[in-house]
Amino acid sequence: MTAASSRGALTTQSVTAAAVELADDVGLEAMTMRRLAQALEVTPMALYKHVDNREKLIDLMFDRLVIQMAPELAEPDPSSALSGVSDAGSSADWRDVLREQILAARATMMSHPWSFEAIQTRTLASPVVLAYMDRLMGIMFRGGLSADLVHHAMHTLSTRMWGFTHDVLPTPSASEAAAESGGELVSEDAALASFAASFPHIVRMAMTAPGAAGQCDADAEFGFALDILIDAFEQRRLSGWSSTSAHS
Amino acid sequence: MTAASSRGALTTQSVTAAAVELADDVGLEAMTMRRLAQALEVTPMALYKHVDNREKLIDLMFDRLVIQMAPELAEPDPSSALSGVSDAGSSADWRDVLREQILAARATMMSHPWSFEAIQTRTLASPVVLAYMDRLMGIMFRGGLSADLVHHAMHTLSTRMWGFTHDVLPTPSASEAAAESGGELVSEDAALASFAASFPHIVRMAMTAPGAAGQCDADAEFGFALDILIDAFEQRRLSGWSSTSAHS
DNA sequence: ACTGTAGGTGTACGCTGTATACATGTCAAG
DNA sequence: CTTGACATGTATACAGCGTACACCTACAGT
Repeated sequence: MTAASSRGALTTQSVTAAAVELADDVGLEAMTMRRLAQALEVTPMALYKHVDNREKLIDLMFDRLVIQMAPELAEPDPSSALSGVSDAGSSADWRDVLREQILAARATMMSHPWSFEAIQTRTLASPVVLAYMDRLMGIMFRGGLSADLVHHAMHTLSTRMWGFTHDVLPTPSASEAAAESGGELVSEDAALASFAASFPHIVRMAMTAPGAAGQCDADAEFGFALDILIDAFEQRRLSGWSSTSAHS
Repeated sequence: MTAASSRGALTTQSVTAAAVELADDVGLEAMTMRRLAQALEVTPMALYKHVDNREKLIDLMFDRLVIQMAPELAEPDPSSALSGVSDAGSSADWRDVLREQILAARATMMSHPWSFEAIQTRTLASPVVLAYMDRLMGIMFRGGLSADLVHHAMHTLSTRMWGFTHDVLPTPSASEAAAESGGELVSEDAALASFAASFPHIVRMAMTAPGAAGQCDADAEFGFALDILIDAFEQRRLSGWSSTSAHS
């Protein structure tokens, strides 16, 4: 009997879970492969049987957080919870749904402080993250926002609220995602179709919003957000706003 | 004649400058002490005569960027450019001044991509960063914003536009700053007074804004920003906004 | 019973930041 | 002019990192 077998078998899931726990305790930088192995009472190299490398592990850790924000994203089959969000009655204002969703995301990230650092260094959006963003866009589309506005809103929210700075649209990872969710070796067309099936709102936005298809103007996006904020400050200045008498 | 002397003497400045250049080329993570030493044609340990350690070097690198955003902050003597910003004629709308300033900051950061990663991992605000923030607050105070609103606005802007998540007010670093700018060993009162002299707007905000003296409610700050954005989206939805016909 | 494979171990390499001890060139005091 | 302190660069070394590679070993399927 090996040390590992006494503690139960390792899986990608269990390794990821242990990594999250360790990072919670000691921070992301101190979450080393060796320390993680030690926590699992296992040799460092054992981890690599379940995880490609440290960077990919951090990807998995973050995915885990995203799933915690929106558990229905765990489904590998996209057809189950098709256009997500327990938005059951359409009675709720889209703004409330969106706010609730983002505050929940924030709460999750706040309880895992390493996630802020992690998000900044991720370069590609994983399928899970794409699904999460698709869900956010779904909320806005159902609220009646144009693709153009959804596009800008996503940039504003993601760059600011999440720290995502990078592109959302079909990346290598997106094709991978499609390939995974689909069958084996599929044609590129089929991969794209699968992508569209999994992330309908992302595709809708990309197809409809001006400039979203090519690469979008990052400076314009930034200015969009900045003007919103500055205008809001001015408006509150004029109306004698005070935090103690905050409205709703 | 050593290899170093052929290339001119090392200084903290020259090391920092070389570090910035190297990070621009290869990224922050790949900017290792050894590579930096090699670029300077010097032994790795030579760097430590001019820089405490790698983390402090990154602090210096970032300070350098901040000074590039606002060159007058380079003055070690705060009395020279007292309440900063070439705001000469008070004719300009504070919003334009602020926007211009932030866009300049962004331009600087965009041309040094490592700065985004760097900013996230900094834990304390350096005197230079404090001075920069003080300047930003000065713009808002002169625009007529209340301390309360300045406080919220700074949180909104700094968390979102910069990524600052941490406290602004008297930190260990602040006391250091005061001690440096002052004389030798001074009393804590004197240090505080020096701080107030160097960063008048920060102190004004801290003394006046409700809750700013203690620790402020991070969740409330976040909600403040979030509501601004969501409300702005709704407003644009209702008015049929489109990015192609952007107003100013 | 045989064998392939999945999942562990052990060892080793190149890299990192940096502590410590040492050399040397410069400049001030005697 | 000598002397010695000091500032600055060097040399060596260590602990820790991610991970490639070779190996073992227990179980699954034929």
